[in-house]
Amino acid sequence: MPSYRGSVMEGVSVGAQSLKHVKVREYVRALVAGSIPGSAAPSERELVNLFGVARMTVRQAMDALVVEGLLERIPGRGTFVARPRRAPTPVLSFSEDMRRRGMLPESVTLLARLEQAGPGVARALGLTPGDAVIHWRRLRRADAMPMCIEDAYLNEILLPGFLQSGMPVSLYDELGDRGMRPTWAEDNVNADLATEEEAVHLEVDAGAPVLRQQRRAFAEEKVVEVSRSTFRADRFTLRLQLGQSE
Amino acid sequence: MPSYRGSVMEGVSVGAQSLKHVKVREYVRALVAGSIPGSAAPSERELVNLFGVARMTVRQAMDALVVEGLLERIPGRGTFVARPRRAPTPVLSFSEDMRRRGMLPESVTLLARLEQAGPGVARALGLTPGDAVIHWRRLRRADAMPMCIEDAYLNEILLPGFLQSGMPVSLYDELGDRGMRPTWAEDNVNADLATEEEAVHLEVDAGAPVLRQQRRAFAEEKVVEVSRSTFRADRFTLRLQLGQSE
DNA sequence: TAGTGGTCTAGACCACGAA
DNA sequence: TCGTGGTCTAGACCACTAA
Repeated sequence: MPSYRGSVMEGVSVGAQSLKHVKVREYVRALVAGSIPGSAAPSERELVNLFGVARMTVRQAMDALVVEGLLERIPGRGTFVARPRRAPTPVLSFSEDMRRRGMLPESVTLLARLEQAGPGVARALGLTPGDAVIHWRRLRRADAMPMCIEDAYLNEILLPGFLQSGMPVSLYDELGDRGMRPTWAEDNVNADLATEEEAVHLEVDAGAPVLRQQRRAFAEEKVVEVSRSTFRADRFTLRLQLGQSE
Repeated sequence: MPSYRGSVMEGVSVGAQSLKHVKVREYVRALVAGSIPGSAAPSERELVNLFGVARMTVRQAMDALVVEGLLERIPGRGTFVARPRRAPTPVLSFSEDMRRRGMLPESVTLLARLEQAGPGVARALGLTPGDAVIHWRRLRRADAMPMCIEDAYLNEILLPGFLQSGMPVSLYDELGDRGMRPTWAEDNVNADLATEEEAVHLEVDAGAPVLRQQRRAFAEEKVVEVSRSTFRADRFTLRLQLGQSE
């Protein structure tokens, strides 16, 4: 939470950051990194002696780690390494998702060009119909098998030189390099039957079941990607974790 | 965070809780409840004077509200009501989901009985095959139209007298009454074609696209519900918010 | 009984923002 | 310049846990 320097600074033997509570916090973080859940962290008074700071300062440091979910306090007993908290489904790209499933993602660009946004894409991207958008259509494979057809639409204004710079392997990596890695997304998911064209690319019969996923992906408050993905239902199941992180 | 009483207590004119920082916190919470985002909260020193407590105590109170996402501190300016944070998709029951969509949920029980858990259900519920489970199959309607067939499996041990007490309108409400409202779920979602039997209930042709959702719902660390739902794809689209809450 | 975390005091100086 | 939040001190008493 601290955003600028505090008051008295005198340099402490342990650690190397600027603020005292940050020093203590990072010292403890490093100390318990990799520890098994339930193992004891240093006591507050121990850290007071070690760092020569007030107990409130130590508590400020520990508070942050508790809020973070790294530590857990048990009154009368001590402070312990917490069991990692469950996290809701993160925003993953196809490549990241497949790698998490232990498969090798590949991608063939079917189309990559500048277009004028239609009304639907424009609304989703927060643009005006006719504005320039990047349309990128790819066939996605996993372990050499067709898995998905993905149409991504990107705001050209936010991504100058994107088409010229050669298409990246991972869209989300490229967006990350530009400081626009999506951290939030709104997905709509439903079921349908493969069209003739989809069937050809996905190597299934027309009318085979497919999972359709429409996404609006946000970085900060801006929509950076709108996409429609069509998955082979016989090869792909969406995995979701729902609920609060606490 | 506090789990028991603190030290000196002397009663303050404002508020009615036990701990000072809790008094301050709840006072501020009530004060800003319903305020528009961006409006100013009382300054820390203001609250110090109002409650006659140390500033650290006020900061402890405000810290909690900041972590909670209710307030936002801007150094040099003050403390303000924060814009509500985005929350990932919560765990909703069919009824709750439909009501959020502005539709009227209804439900017809097709089957409700005690069964011996098969291997799949047993594993998902954390039981041994052959253990007693409650199997509850319902046809779900929204605005009087067939929407979904749901098979729910419940751990009979956790829900004594469940079948005898008459089936509840909302499963999650009933679980909530027993202190076992699911707050976490793992869903698997894919697409398929309706079977003959499903087609009859859902009033579609056999082979129509359906969305299948398998759920493991948790209350605390215990699995309280395992379910398989089959939705008419022409009437139902899954809506998801992905990403971190911060 | 000793050690732990929970709460609280009454001050202090600092960096930043707005007037 | 004044008010804000950010940081920090050096103590204190309490309730609880475990030895």
